[in-house]
Amino acid sequence: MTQERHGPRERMVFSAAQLIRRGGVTATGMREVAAHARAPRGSLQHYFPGGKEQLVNEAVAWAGRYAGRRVARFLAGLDEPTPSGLFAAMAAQWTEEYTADGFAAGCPVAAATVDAAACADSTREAAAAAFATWRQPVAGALADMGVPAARAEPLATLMISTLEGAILMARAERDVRPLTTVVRELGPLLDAAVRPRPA
Amino acid sequence: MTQERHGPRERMVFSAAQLIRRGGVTATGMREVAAHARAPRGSLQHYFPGGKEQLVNEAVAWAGRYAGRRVARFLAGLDEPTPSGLFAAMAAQWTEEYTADGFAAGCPVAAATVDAAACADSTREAAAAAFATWRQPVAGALADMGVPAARAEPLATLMISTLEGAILMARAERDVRPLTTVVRELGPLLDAAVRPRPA
DNA sequence: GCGCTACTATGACCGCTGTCATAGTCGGAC
DNA sequence: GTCCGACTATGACAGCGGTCATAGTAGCGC
Repeated sequence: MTQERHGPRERMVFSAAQLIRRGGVTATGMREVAAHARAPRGSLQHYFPGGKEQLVNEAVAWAGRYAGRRVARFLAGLDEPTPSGLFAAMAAQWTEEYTADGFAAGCPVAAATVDAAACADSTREAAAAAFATWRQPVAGALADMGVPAARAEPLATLMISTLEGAILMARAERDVRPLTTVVRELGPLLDAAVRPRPA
Repeated sequence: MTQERHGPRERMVFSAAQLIRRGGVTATGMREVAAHARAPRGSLQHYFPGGKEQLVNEAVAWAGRYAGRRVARFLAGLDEPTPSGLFAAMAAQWTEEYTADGFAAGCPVAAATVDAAACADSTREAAAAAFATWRQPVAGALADMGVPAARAEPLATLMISTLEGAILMARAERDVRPLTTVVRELGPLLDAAVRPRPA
């Protein structure tokens, strides 16, 4: 996970996202981030003169880009792309992580949003942007699968909302069942939105 | 909201939930809770000898009971109860709060879950219990509406997951659209689960 | 060598946190 | 009155938070 090829700056952003994922924004300290990234503490103020706010915002933005990029990879892994298949793949990433590594971490964007009051407003904007960065490729993929343009965005919102909530419940209950449940229950609705394509 | 009729102990639990809702667990201080509840600081260690952990756990449990109790009230407010109507009512509570008071606060249970690493394991258990306390009446209501028993629980999980995620996105984007969107998109699926009742 | 820039290394500061210890104030019981 | 429990009031403590200031080092052009 921690690719040492990356420079210290990128490692710190990555580590920040990693730690925010676990305990939220307020609970993650700057010194902790530096230690986790095996980066010198002095580099913090050098690379992030904007302080914690800047670091957190970049971590959230990174998470949004990461989630967006994953969508393309999920699509590539599907034999024949369907909305339910995409949703299942998105959820599967979490079930796999949870069964393998435990339920320690959640979505960094969600964590940043929850800590909203404790953060600057710019962090909230970063979270909103991250959600948009994530939703856009999902909506695009749905459209490519034959979902009417008018419903692609709303369904993408539905998918991400449901996934985020299921992640939350799964963490609380230490059980992947919420994730598998929503995949099973929501799948038919998603596939039903596909208009018959020209065979 | 803050009913002065309640004793200082209850007020502190209530205030704790209120503040956790806004900024998360770590960002909420004990002194802050006492001040918000207009309760003497010395009462903290008197009523909550278990410290912050106890206070937070009780706040989370209170939130779970509150959400569960609301379900019955939502049902009472519906002319003819349908799954989509219940879901819409649950979401409406949030859209109303957000349009009236702004997007400052979220779900306290979600906040406690996100801060999991920063909290004791007992808090995670409290969050899991709160979700169960919430889900149970929802599933019961669905069953009463004619949803097959086998699907009542899964659909309740789906409803709560989706709602929690939509709350999250709405806060990040400072827009109730995610909430209205998921209500519109998920409604048909929920109502379709109702088996034809004897007319 | 000098000079410059990029980066690293510490140490100190102040504020806030949760918690503990101690003392004080009620209100009844008797 | 005395005694006692419930509750309140402060003050102090140790720890950690982010941030600033200052000094140091490495590399490179020249």
